[in-house]
Amino acid sequence: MFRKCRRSVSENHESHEAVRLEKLLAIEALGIDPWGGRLDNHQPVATVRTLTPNPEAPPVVRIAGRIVLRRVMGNVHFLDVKDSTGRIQVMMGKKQIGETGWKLAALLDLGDLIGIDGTFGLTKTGELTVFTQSLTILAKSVLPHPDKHAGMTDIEFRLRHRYLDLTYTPEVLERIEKRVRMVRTIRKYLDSRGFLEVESPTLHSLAGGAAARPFTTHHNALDIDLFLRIALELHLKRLLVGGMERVYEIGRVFRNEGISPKHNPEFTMMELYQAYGDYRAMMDLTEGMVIACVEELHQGQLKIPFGERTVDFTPPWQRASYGELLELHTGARIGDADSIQAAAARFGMATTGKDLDVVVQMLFEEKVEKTLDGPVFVFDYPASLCPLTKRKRDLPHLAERFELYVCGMELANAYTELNDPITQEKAFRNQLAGLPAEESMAKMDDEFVTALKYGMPPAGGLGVGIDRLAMLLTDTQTIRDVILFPLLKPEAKEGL
RNA sequence: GAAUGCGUAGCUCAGCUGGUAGAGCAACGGACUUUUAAUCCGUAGGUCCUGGGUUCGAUUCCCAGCGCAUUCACCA
Repeated sequence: MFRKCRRSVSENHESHEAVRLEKLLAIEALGIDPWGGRLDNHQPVATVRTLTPNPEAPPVVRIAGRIVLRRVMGNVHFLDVKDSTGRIQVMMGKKQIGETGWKLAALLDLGDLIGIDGTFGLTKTGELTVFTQSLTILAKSVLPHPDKHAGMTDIEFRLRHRYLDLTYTPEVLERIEKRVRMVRTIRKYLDSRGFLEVESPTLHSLAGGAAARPFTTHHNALDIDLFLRIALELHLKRLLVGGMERVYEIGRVFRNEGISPKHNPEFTMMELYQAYGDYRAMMDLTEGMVIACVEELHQGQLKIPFGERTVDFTPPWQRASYGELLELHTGARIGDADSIQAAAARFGMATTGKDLDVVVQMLFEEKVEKTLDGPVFVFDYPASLCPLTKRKRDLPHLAERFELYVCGMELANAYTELNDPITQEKAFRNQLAGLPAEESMAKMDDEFVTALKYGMPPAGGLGVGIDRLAMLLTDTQTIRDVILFPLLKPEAKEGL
């Protein structure tokens, strides 16, 4: 019998679900499949809304979408139906949709997907409306949907139910659409300049090309441990050896490190390599490509908002050397041990057991990066930090590398690529003191060195963090909001 | 990894110095043929994140755990 006792959340949840499951059975009892099927020739709601109402000859329309609002008044129902392009009011009158249709209408809930055949016009109060002649149910929603006005505000709930978030928080889809357009713009920009888009392996036997900790996995049949890639670099350069002179890849990389508003364990990287180019060529290309994206997303405007600030992408962008910035903000000079020690001491940084260039990089990250509102190209990095980069011919302690900073974010990273296998092999072996091995870029990759020995053309290389660029161009403060399914810890199981 | 904050109905949120919980929307029953968050009458819905402790009594106080957020640290 019914015991008035403690009831679990899930049981209560089921009571909502149970009501809808009963409606599902009732729909089936009408001889109607509540899960619908193919529906041809329906029009986007946004298109329907542009039609001209004409009471004499009302346009005939067919739409499909989700019920997001429902006003039931006796023998007339008003629904708001939403598809990916917009919302529109739908009127259903008992007389017009037939006996079975009316029974079905009574069994509809917020969240159901329906198709409507009808005519387009205005109600007495002037609202654009589809007047139903025939109702089709396309999918029954058996769980209750979020509040029809308040929507969803709990961030965790939204992330764990991104599919609902997409429907009930309009900015989610807008932002993702902008990201898609941005990536499309990048592809168009590169394709039109003769770059070939390729796909390189995600499973690596050695996780090289960047300074980051990798995820590990295992291949059973071969019984070998593998890493998920942390960068695209080493395979794309092999393609340069193979004669592909302009290549790029837009793909997911994985880094086994912390999660923050700027970091997701998997993120999307664009890397490109251009034979016979160098890092100066990469600056021009970066500037042009990013500007193309800014214009695409901001109707040609180059001054765009980001948080409290306005970022001005009008070219040419500032170009400042690493060494100058470092000296300006810290007094330290690359290669000058005394000045570096003095600066570190002044800022209270421990330097014992650390390579001088590691200290320099600490100083730069701590004291200079924050000041880089940008867009600014910072160029010529200490060579020991860049084992895959060609050194400057006249200043061999510097590497031909730049990073693009905007709003304190590192957006792009580019190099004149090292194509000398002997120097490359040495650089791989040169572990810097003060950096854990797995966080160093210097990891011996014999197969890669072998490839270089067959001859790689001099080249410029560029890496762009797609998620960060999307954040910047959509004025989004957390990376989660430009990624559809950011990583979350699994929810705790109930009843354990 | 650290500090701080949060976790109450399907959703959005109240809940005072401790006395076992409320609203709006959603749901269910009823009225209503042009509503715009429709309205009106009625009903039901809760292991107050989890587990301990203090107490006559804990959603409330204490401890631990889980999840999320913010800031910091590391990384892009």
